[in-house]
Amino acid sequence: MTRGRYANIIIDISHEKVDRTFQYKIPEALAGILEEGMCVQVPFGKGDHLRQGYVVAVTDHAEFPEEKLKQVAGIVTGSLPVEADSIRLAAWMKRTYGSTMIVALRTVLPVKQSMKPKEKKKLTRLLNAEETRSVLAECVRKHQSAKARVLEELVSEPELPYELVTGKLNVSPAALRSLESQGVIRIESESYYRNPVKLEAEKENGRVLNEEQAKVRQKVLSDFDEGKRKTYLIHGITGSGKTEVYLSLIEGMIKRKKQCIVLIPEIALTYQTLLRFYKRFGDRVSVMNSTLSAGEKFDQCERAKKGELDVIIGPRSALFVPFPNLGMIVIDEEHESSYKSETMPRYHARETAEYLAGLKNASLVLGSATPSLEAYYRASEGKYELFTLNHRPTGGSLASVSVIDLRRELKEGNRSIFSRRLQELMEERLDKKEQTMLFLNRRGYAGFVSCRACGYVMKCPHCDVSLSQHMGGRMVCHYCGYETRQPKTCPECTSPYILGFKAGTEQIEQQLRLRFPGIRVLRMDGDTTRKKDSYEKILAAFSSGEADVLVGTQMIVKGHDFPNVTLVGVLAADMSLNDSDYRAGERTFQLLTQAAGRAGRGQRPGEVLIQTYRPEHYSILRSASQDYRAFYEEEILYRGLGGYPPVVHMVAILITSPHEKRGEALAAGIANLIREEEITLIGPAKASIGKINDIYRFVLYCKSAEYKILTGIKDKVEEYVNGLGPKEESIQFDFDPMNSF
DNA sequence: AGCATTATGCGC
DNA sequence: CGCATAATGCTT
Repeated sequence: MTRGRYANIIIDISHEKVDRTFQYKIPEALAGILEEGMCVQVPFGKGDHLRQGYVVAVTDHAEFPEEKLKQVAGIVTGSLPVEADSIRLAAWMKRTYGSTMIVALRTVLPVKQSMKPKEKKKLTRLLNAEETRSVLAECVRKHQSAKARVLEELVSEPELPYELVTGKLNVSPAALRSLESQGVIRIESESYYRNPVKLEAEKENGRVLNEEQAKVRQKVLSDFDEGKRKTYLIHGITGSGKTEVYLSLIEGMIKRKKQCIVLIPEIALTYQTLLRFYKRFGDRVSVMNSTLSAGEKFDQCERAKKGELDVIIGPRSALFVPFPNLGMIVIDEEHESSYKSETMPRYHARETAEYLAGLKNASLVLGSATPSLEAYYRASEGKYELFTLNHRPTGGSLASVSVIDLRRELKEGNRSIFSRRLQELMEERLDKKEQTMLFLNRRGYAGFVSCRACGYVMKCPHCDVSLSQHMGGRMVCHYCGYETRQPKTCPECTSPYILGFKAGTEQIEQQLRLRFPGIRVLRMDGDTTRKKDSYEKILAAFSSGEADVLVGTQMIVKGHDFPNVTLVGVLAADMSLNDSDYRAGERTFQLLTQAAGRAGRGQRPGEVLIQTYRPEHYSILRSASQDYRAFYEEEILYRGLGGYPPVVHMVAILITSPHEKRGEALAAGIANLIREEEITLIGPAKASIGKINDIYRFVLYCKSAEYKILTGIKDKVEEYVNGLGPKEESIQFDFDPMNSF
């Protein structure tokens, strides 16, 4: 067998310039042993210095003049097991989600940026501002100008970086030493890690767990001690204290000298959440966050490797923090779609965590008030162990939910976006000085602009979507950012009746002001939260009672407790049911359940009003009755009948091309190839958004009960496309997609 | 990254 | 013109 005579190797992941593969010959001694993902030593550059690299692929095709190829020097066995695991994980991701090994490695390995363990010298003032000023006066009198310059700065700043003083202020080290011996300043040289969180919180002990909570803790930890590693699903209603359970489990893990990864949806990673972990575990906790710089992220990984951390909290990428002794992974709000990556290895954090837990011999704990169909399905198959938390430890009853039929409302002459009942209830809250949240079930702000005379809709010239109307007569494309002014007349028929069909949060705000003069409204949507921090600012303002009503999209329903909110109105609950993909029902149920969970978190009971055109739909009925189990039974039946995940698996193949015809042709070619297999194929068809940024998009779907068959299809398609040589067309796979193309 | 080759700057 | 350093390029 002469298979695999060459190895494609990536030389470390250090600098972009060498961040590509190089090919080496595999020596006889290593033939058949060398595998993808292995860490090897290779001669590199002039002088053939031995460097470390990772095998990205083993092939039989020389991509370079054979005689110029060097040989692999050897396999690195002594590499840290942490790194070996990361590489194995990358290889698994490549296999299961279809990406290149390089891209997979890059997502898994922490970017090596600024290797230096940041040593920083600084200068601290030991006297107060008054005393400093008097020493300054003395120095001026003695004509000690160098000292005076430093002291002048120190009057306003108690601390100065050393380089600033010696550099910009041009003060000699001798002068500083003199100040130090006078007891005016202290020179500190500390090597420190850039810790992104600066919290000073008093340590707090755990609350006593109720019976339900204690049962979870007891079972997970005793399984662990018996050497059993499983996946647990905690289905707990809002307010049932899931976080408290996580905290006590983490505590148990720390006692066993194990580390934990806690995944949280990015949007829920707030100050409040962090504080809770800090109060419990102090500075052995850290965060991963998309706002951290590459250097900060790297530092977190270094701390983790050295065992300076016990817990890391973060979004899905926190999964890749290299703990040497990982004991448990927690995924909170497990159903959140943000756990599925939207970019190249399109991995799902839940599945990836399952694999990682296997590698590291760790337990996996999932939690949600509205578990994903996938997780609950696996629990009902016995693959996950299910726990149910039905009680609120802090008391407080669930809100009462009622459904309003908007069709009847219209028939009876109410054309407003607020039903009469909702108006009544809001009036009541205004009188009682209680707060209301209005939730518009709609993605973003999508007020399209169209001509009332001929029906022409203003579209983005680069994307296959309509433009959205914004303030000041601007129209914006939400996909590519294209912006233009709204025309005065219709470009098609020159009619002046070209108007915006506003139905977004802005419109609701206007209607509110009209209906309730003097009402204080806060609005939260993609528009108002574009700037960073504004999300938290709006929530804080609402929390401190600066408004009577908070109007918003998806983002307002996630996890925040406002004790003074006693009414939640869902303005058009079925909006998300119209999304023509198989997850629409699930998404609607989750959103409504979460929205309902926002009401009555304080002493007073809450009320929830769901306005809908489809009051008979099971997603709406079941969320109104707050019956997850019933919803699940109905939904899973439908998934089974329709042949959708989690009952079967599915892969979406997206073909993109700057040329419509060529993209179409490639899609057709791939379809023919797939037809050779006995598998359900849907498409090829134009993607639901047929063009983004002048790139055409075509899509194919394959279904199979066996995930393996789908990865087989992926490999076959990849091989076919690679065989066509380099092309402008590109292809992406999305397994069990969360949002359809 | 590390080393080599080439481009650039300003002394005369 | 010559030597200095700076910018750029290549490594399989």
